[in-house]
Amino acid sequence: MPLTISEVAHEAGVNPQTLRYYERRGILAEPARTPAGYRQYDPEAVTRIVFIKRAQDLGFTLEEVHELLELRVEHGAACGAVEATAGENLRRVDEKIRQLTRLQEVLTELVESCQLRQGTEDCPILEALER
Amino acid sequence: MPLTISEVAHEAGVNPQTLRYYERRGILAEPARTPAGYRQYDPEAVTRIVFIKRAQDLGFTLEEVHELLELRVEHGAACGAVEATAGENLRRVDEKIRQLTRLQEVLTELVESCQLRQGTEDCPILEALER
DNA sequence: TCGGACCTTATACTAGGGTACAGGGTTTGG
DNA sequence: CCAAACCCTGTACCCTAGTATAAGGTCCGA
Repeated sequence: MPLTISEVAHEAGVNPQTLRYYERRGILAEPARTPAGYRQYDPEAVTRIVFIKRAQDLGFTLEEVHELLELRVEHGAACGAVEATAGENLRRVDEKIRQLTRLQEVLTELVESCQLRQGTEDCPILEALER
Repeated sequence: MPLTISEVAHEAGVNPQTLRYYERRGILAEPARTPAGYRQYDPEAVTRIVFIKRAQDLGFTLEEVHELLELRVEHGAACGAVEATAGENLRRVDEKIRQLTRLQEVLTELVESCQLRQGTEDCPILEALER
């Protein structure tokens, strides 16, 4: 059962204009159309858009999201390029996880200090992302 | 040994105009000045700016970064608010880590598929951030 | 049948986050 | 002493990522 642009936008929690914008950017494929020209989306479009928004929330640009969504292996011959891109993105994700884990530790300590009513340093968070 | 705006910018890898912008935004405190009005930064400013940039790379806005940098306990009386804010940010960090871990798993599988020269689904990454 | 709500595209505008420029003062090394 | 490089503030501009608006067509329920 195809969805209208408003239905997809509503389910994904974005503005319909945003979907047209993603289409112009090439991040969303052009969907099928009714004879009147209305877009008809697969429900998978919602999943795609949720992915886009969550990846942005994790610090990826639309360009980077586009690159991630294009990752696939169609046949063995193309593996080198896909492996390189996936590996590079894997390293970035690893690094983000490492840094967020540091921040998580410092925030956990801060919450504990609060619970024990203990003062903290002037800016306990500052060095969390230093390395 | 205080640093000039160019020295701090260079060490932190940003543009000097960015530092003035952060000062206008209140994210960086106003530094000491020479009699001629030149800014003189503590070396700690570099740490602060590195924190800002890395937090942005992790998906935090400048507003959120500002909030994080303001987290501290000065005396027991203020603990409630600090604990609430730190707790809220801790939850967001937890969620980011969870989602990035999912993405990490999918990217790892993708790299392994490449190494085994196996085809993948049309868009193996898509569901990585679905929940 | 009709009106309100939806859709279309093209264009203009907004918000967040910078970054460049103008005009003029200061510093520093040759 | 002087030129180049630095600094200052205020203002303007740029980029990314949306989002609104205009003008007009389509759909659907009353």
